[in-house]
Amino acid sequence: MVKELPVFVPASGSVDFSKYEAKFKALADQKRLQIMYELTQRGSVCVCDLTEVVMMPQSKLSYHLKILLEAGLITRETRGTWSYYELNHEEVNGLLSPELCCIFRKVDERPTDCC
Amino acid sequence: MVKELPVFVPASGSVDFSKYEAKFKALADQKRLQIMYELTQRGSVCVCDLTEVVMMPQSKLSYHLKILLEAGLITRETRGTWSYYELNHEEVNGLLSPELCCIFRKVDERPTDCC
DNA sequence: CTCATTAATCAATTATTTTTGATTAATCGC
DNA sequence: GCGATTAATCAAAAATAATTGATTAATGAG
Repeated sequence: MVKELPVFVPASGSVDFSKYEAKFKALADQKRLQIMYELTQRGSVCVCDLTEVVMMPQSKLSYHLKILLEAGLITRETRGTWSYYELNHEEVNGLLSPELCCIFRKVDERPTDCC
Repeated sequence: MVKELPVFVPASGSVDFSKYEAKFKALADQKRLQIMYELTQRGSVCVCDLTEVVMMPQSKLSYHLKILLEAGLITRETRGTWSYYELNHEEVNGLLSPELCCIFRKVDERPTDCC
């Protein structure tokens, strides 16, 4: 068997994948996906309520929220001593397929042909 | 300041995020994103040619190709002693936003309103 | 001011992933 | 068969990421 001619073209290197790496790293964790899901379904949720929902100690939850926040997938609003987090829908929609975005959409607001 | 009423609703737990975790883990690496990009632009490429393109030792490249393959993001076809890899466009399209899929589309085949 | 509550951060440990160089198995031409 | 080539796999080391429990800073109520 003969190998087809190599035709070496150097790597393009034109696209900067580092920003996507950070976003996919943030998505690459079941717990963080669940946090995003719960934020989607509940809207704005504060940390102390979220600990009960996802059953995580506070420091662990804060760690994962920070990763999602720095990736731009969620937003934070501080009210008094509470921090309320929300899903960043624009960012999620710009990253994930419509079918997947559908998971991160309130169950009662999904189109009928969805999921 | 008074906290708004908690309204505890237990976690839904209905969606299985483990399969997405594996796929996002595979995407969560600059080198693997670059490999995917090069496969997109070049079509079917064998490992020995790809080592030159992405400038990686063979065993390292095989490691990353395996992760992408097991996540279903690429496919393999063995011809003789060579392994040829290709992007799995259906899988990528089902996972990523149209804008992002655009990156993983041959430059000369992208729609004009794209990227 | 004092005390309680919230949530971020820190340092140390544990776990997971990646890299490296070597080995192995398979295929092919001679 | 023999030697060369390709690519997968392996085990050890290195690098990253996640978990844990404690501490800190900030807010607000009494």
